[in-house]
Amino acid sequence: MRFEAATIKDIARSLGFSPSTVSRALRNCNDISETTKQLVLDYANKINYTPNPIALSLKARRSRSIGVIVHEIADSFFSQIINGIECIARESGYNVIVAQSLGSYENEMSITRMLASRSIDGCLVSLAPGTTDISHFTNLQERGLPIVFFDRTAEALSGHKVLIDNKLGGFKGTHHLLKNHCRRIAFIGDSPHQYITGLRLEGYKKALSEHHFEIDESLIKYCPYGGSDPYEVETVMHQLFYADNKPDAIFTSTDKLTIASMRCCRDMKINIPGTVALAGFSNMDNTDLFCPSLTVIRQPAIQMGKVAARLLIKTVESKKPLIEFERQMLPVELRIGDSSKGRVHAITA
Amino acid sequence: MRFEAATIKDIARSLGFSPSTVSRALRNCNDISETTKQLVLDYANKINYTPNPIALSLKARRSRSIGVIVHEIADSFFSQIINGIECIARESGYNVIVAQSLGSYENEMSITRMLASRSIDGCLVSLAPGTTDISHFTNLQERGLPIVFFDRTAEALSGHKVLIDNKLGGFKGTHHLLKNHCRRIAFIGDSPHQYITGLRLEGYKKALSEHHFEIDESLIKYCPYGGSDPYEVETVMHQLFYADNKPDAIFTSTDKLTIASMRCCRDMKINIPGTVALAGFSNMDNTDLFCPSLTVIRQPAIQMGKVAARLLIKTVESKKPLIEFERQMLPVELRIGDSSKGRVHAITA
DNA sequence: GTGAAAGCGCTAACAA
DNA sequence: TTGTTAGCGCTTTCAC
Repeated sequence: MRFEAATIKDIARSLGFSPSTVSRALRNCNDISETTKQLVLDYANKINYTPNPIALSLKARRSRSIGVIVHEIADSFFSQIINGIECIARESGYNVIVAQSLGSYENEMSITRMLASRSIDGCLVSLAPGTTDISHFTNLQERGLPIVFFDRTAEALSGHKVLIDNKLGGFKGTHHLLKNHCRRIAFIGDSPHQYITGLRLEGYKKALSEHHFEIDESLIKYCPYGGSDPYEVETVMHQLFYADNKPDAIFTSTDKLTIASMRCCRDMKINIPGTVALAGFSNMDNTDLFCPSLTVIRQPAIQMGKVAARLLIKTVESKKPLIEFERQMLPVELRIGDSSKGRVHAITA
Repeated sequence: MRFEAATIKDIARSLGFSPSTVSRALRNCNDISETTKQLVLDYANKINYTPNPIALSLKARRSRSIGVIVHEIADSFFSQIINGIECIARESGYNVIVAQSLGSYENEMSITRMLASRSIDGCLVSLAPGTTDISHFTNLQERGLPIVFFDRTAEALSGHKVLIDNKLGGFKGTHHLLKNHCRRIAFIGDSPHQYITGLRLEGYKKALSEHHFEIDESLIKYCPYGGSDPYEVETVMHQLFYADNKPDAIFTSTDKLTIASMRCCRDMKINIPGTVALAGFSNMDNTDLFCPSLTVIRQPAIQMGKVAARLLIKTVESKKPLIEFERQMLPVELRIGDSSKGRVHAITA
């Protein structure tokens, strides 16, 4: 199956002009006679001519497409991000090429190689959970490919970054639970090596300190696979709830963990919020319809995608090489549901 | 910011060969001496040479990328579809360009124009809700672009199609409600012009007939904007529940409508499933955590994406023009939750 | 105002 | 085995 389309040459031949004249007419140069121009335009229109973007790309040395690498496309947060990116990209005449690392560092490497061999003008990246070696990105950056990192970044990475205030997110959630009279709040994070997990934990600790609670390290748990492996959440929950000193609240640092913890509680017949209050990061829609409705820390994902895409396109289109890297910080939102009511009931009862 | 990379010419110059020799060495042709080959490969490796895919595309007249047009990326069903497409595409060495029509026919047109001007080898399409004129697609098909339609197709479209058995989906959901002793089941669909809505409605009617219930047209309602406009669902619900003869169950034909109906019931203080049972199409994850857990008809979205992508790539890579169009039908799944318990309680009580 | 020619990076037919 | 040449579709000097 081949897709043959008319070229400038075809038009030139049919009309008896040279290719360059046709090219000029099509691009509305002013050193061309009105009659020729009209002739060419009419004919081009008639045969439904569209320029070959590949040829344009080869000539212009840019493809007008940008890559997006995320952990998984079918994830509420990432799909919202892609949504935002696509809006801005299309507005600016760029195509968006999506790729998912699906949790594997190897995938991320091969995707990066595939995308970056110059078929994209720039790239938007959220690191795979397991990525610690970032040389495949720094290589590209050294070769001049603009990259904007969002959400899951690493401190060692240089480049534009778009983030929420992760520490504030951890703080807000924990603070909210404390205000609801929770006293033993467990923290469940994904990998302790994740940069943003560390920040969210810092926020958690800050909230505890401000309320003059001591930090109990036995309440801080990690799920290195981020909850993709259901057993790891289960294990953590067992550790927490078959201990002597059980938590009366859980704060989870990612979407997957929030949902998994909720499911675990249901399976273990732990009542939310009666026995344990729950709050955590999540960008799922409709968590207000959950049973109980969830208290979540929500990232402005579509907005993040838009900001990141604008930043990338600005960089791509800028003539001068960039020296300073921007770091955009977006607000986080606390959405209060019933899952975090915690000790309020116990106390008012 | 420009991204300069080494070319075959550069290597040729440095090593004192001709570009064609270098090209041959790099592509491991067998009519080249071992020594030259090694020399070239080593040097290419050293300078981190990667071929320019744009140039390759221009030469090969294909870009190794496929387009995907969906209504909205940040939607559970579509993001799962894209996930599946991406998996297969990457396996086969294709990039995936995503675009969202966001409900507008005009967007769909301009996206189609932008994508299709030969920068993609093929396209996967789910029609925008408002699309009735499909000439922008048939034009492309006539010009030879392979298109595979999935989910929201139109009868008038020719081309490969990947669908679930929509009628069976409508049947299964309705049948399930009937088995749970619901007797007045309302059907809420998106646009009556949508091909798949019609099919789902057929299934609904078939189930009613099989159970010897008459079809009450006053129980069949439509939301032309598919629930994007919250008021239209509200309006429909008011019509249904402020009537003399209220329904005791609702069957909804799309994800958005299912969720919106549930939310409406909550706002109108209509108890699910006590007062009204609810079942409907949805591909949201975690609807088992809803309050009550949802009974849903679920499409194998990731699988659909994979099947559609395989079909498209097969077509793209096939030499002969295609005459017969395949129509792949995938199974639907009924996931039973508490929302559809309906009259069971009333009767056993 | 228009045409000829070169070149973007690569491959392939043909020569040597 | 290697080099020369032409061409994919387009733009852009440089002549005329």
